[in-house]
Amino acid sequence: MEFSEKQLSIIAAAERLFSVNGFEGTSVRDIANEAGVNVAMISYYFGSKEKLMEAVFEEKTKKMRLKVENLLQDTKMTTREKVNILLEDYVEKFLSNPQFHKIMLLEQIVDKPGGVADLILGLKKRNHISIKKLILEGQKKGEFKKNIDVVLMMSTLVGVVSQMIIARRFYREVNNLEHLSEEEYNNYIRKKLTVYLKNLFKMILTNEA
Amino acid sequence: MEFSEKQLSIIAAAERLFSVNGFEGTSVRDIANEAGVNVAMISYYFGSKEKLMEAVFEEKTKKMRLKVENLLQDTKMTTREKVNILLEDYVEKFLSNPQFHKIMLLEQIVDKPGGVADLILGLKKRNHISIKKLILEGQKKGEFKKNIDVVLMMSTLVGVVSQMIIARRFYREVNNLEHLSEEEYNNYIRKKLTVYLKNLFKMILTNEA
DNA sequence: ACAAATTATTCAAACGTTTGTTTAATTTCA
DNA sequence: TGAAATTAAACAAACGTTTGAATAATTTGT
Repeated sequence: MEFSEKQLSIIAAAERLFSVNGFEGTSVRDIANEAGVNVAMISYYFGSKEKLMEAVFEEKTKKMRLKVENLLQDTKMTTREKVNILLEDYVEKFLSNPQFHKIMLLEQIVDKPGGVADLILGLKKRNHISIKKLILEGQKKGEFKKNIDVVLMMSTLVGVVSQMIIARRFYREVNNLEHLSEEEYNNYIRKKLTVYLKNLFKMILTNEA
Repeated sequence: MEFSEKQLSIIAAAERLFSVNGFEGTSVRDIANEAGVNVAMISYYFGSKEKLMEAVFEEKTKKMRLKVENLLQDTKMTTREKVNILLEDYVEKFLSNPQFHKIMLLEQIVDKPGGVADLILGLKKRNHISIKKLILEGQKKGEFKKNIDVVLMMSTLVGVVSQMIIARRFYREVNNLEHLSEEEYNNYIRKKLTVYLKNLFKMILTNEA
């Protein structure tokens, strides 16, 4: 689906508001107001509020579809290097789109059948297959240990990053980081998370510290 | 706050519906219907839908307040044993109240000031202080390594468990576990998570596999 | 190239529902 | 009998969506 500039501005406004107030907590009038268009335009362009939500998902995910698949093709890197790049990609993707990631979490929690949760499930399944291949590659080359629960491992990755996004306020208050600007804090947490995760995954995958 | 039986049945109904449909996605009429009472009873007993939400939180958290504090007092266990018990407590608490935990997540994501998110933040801060003490105890006894980011560590714990609750459908489909009953699956995942987390935390805290 | 016809966009207003809450009347029970 | 509990009904406000008219942009026929 190709979207016009006006449609994209509606999608952007919706993304912003959905992530702050949730889907049900955001009215189409709020969205229209935020985007600076008439309320009717939402029905006109997208058909319904629900369909708009799906358009938001569509627009935000279409760029990052083939990242993992491409990683698999590379023959020059060791599998551990690939995993590290994967970790950096995940952290970057999540932290640079915290609002969108919040929507994804909300949709998964509510998990309304036929809604966005189904689309997310499909995305996850496709990613899972690729990552499983990646881990298998590492095991065959003797880089990784046996008996790795890929879902549990990926849940750890996604879970930690999600928590750091959700508990942003908590982390800042506990570590006395309130003096940092949003931008400075983002960089701080990005670095911190990447280092932590690389080390954690090294242990998970190889049993070595 | 002490609640009568009728009040508790309203709270239970609200907990169920909030976790399935979210706060905004649940109407007071839905709640009244689920609890088998008149709509007006909600205003009558709790004042407002918002206050009812706080009552849900109050009721569900009041029992598990002092768990961590008690662990700290014990002198017979090693700190690693204490950590393992803490892990079991968390897994048990979260997995046996998945609905409630979902509400907590929803509220933290939306993070409306003055709402339940503030109560959760307070709970987290109190827990954090205790757990920090626990880790420090382990470090002083030489059981744990230095330089442990407690928030990052706890985010890992909470994050993994949350993901396993949120992505329940995903995990079952990927691992072909659809033939298990809800109860069987719960036990399966409980065991799996506990083993995984104990091992993970051993590595995080001691650098050993 | 230009007027005519067609299509796409935008808008204010109104649609019928549903929302959370309140009211006033009635029932319950000690 | 009197306070507490419960009810149906009503409330204004907000909800997502539709309407029909007005304007802008594009396509068509000559």
